[in-house]
Amino acid sequence: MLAAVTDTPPYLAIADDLARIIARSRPGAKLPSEYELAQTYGRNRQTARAALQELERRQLVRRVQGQGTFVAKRIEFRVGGGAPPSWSETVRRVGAEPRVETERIRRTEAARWATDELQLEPGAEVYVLSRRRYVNDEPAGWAETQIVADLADGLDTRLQDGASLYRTLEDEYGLQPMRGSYRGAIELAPTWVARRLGLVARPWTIEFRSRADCELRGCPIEVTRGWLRTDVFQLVVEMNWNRGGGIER
Amino acid sequence: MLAAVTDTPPYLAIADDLARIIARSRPGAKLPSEYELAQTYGRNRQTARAALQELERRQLVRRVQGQGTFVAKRIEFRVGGGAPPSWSETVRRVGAEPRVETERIRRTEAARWATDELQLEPGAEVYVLSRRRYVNDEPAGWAETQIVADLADGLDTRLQDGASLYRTLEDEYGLQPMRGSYRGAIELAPTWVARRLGLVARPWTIEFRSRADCELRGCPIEVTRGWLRTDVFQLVVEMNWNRGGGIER
DNA sequence: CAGTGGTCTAGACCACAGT
DNA sequence: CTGTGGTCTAGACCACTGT
Repeated sequence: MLAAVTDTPPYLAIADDLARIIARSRPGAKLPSEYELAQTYGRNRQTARAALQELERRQLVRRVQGQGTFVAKRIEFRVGGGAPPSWSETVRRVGAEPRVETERIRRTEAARWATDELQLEPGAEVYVLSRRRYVNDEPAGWAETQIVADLADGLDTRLQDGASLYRTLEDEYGLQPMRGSYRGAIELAPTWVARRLGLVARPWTIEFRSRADCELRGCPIEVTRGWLRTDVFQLVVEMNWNRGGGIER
Repeated sequence: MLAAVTDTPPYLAIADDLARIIARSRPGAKLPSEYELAQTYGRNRQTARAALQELERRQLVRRVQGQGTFVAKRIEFRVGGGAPPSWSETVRRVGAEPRVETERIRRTEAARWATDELQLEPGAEVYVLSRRRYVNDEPAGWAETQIVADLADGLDTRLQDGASLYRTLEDEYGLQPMRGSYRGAIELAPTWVARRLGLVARPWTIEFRSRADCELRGCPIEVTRGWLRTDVFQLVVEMNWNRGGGIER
């Protein structure tokens, strides 16, 4: 008798089929719906659905209720010996369109962890700036930045919506923030972050915390805590050590 | 009329229930089977199954066909300003038991990419060493190391199974390998790596490539390419920049 | 062998987005 | 309104693991 040519289950066969199609498609392209797939492959809708879910697991597609399934492509987010590149630059480098949207900005007393990180006296004030980040108008991340209020008085009125924070700090306050520290890890986003991104399920994210200091005196300017969706960004870490033991930049 | 107290679907409610139980459990503990869950919650097996799959997606559990569903706990794999710590140390630090198993070792002509990376003449020879890594006897990773043959003549007979490569290089050959470079990214493992790990579905992994050099002269000793399961290890990157622009170690 | 997870079907209802 | 993905049920068979 003839051995089965393939022992891969139907849903995986469909997924692999689609994966080949995706490889030849442009990001954003629409894939057939669950119903269509079920019909063309002569399978139950649940089987077609399993195939699309497998592709979502592989992060080859993003699925949106009421809209459909779309080809996705992750953007490399490099962290290395030098300072991490600006987020906008990272996005633009691959030909996508970054957008930053200010959720709100307010002046308030610094929280405990922020006073430590920013080397402030207890009770000192900060601007708390929360921003959503979009790639091609798709929600891609959320972050909250705390800025030393004394260094940037009136920031809440001077920061234009969508403007670069760093450019504003430089142009309006003469500050030149340089990266002071960075920590990133792959984490499931908290529920409240998922909500802010317009998602129901908690997405996997690059959770990061960074601090920027003055260029010259080295005093802390701001700390940021944020989440970037891992189905939009791929974390890449790269390092080189010199013979002497230092890091090549 | 009464508003629905909860709009979270049953499978998520079950998953969240179990997540709370998991938080109080020890890694390796066995969870109820799909059938049991379906019964205790008065739901269909597929609903119970969806709950367990959600937990698998969150990497709170690992599921093995024919055995059951077990509480998982990821181990932080730190990459930072200093050299990445040894894999075994990383595992032992959290009280788990690391094991390295040599799949095979052979002497052969170096491949093109290896000659570049190791600064060898074309046609020079290397030892190719492939090893499986286990955590508590669970397959957790696979890696292939290419070692300059001239520096470690007879390595294939002198390297004991399960022994530390670095210790052997030091004790038997007087070499003191130091990290030269490291690159890591979150990638879906290739099918053949999945097979070597005894998995059917391609797992998400930390894919890395590293190079180690001599301590003094700085000549390359070995390059390694490997994959570590992200449901076992969590990639964490940490950096600090000094005022002067260097990296704190 | 019994117990476990893996897959499939047929049919149903719901939530959400765009027209 | 239609089309999309999200969820649920009832029932079935298979593949793998350990006893």
